[in-house]
Amino acid sequence: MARAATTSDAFNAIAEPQRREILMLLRGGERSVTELARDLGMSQPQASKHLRVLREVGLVRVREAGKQRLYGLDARGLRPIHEWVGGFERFWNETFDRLDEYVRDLKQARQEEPPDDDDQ
Amino acid sequence: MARAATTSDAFNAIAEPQRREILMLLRGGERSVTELARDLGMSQPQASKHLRVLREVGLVRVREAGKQRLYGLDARGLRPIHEWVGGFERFWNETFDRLDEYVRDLKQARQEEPPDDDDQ
DNA sequence: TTGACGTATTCCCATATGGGCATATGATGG
DNA sequence: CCATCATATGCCCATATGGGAATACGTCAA
Repeated sequence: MARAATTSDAFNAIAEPQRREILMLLRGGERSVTELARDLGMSQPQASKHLRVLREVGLVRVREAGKQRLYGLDARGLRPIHEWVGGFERFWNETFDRLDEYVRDLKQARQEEPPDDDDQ
Repeated sequence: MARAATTSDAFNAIAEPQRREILMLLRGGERSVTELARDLGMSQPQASKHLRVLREVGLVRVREAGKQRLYGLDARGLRPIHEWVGGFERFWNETFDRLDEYVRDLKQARQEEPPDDDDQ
């Protein structure tokens, strides 16, 4: 199997930096495809493709406005991600402690080694 | 260009479900590769490969213990993700309102259409 | 209808994935 | 040194990516 499709879930969809930029931009309100492409410095087809992905995972919503299509943010799909990552909040600090331990162990191990000079 | 490497950042690394499972499991403490593989029902090589990715983005840490290698969580890399996604927190609810508006507009548009029966 | 504008889709390519499998590398105990 | 256990790598494959370019599709105005 290959890597999971970008459209398989929000996790995959937001793994792409440009798509994250799109979402950030859309916090300011709806934008047309051309506006997005221009503001983010990408080609119109690229914008459309990224928007398709975001649409398929439900992170954006389209609204027809004449010949334009206005894309708007639908952030609900980000909530599960926020919660999942939040499940590690307690470990952001604890990890520091463990790292300290780890480093201490390393230093100790070094000291117990013969005073060899092949230090790199 | 192809899709960005899974090792390019934490966003890409955690896009893979199995890697998320590994991280979750590691909240319970350090595990050896074999333990991880067994508990998550994946082959040892697969576990090693996933761990390599997580290691390269700094989400896990290795510690040698005899012939085993104990992998431990280093959740600090998840914090930026939490913050980025958290930047959308306000929109999880607001989006509902906008959706309401949207649906209202749709209904209104329907009513203004001639009573055509090609409903589909 | 035709033309112009705004979007979406298609085709091509280089790249790297995740998975299965075999095997290399590493460390340990006899 | 050798056999064994624990991990990491290498190779093969199918798949789909993101990007560029061209083009199809849709809508509006004249």
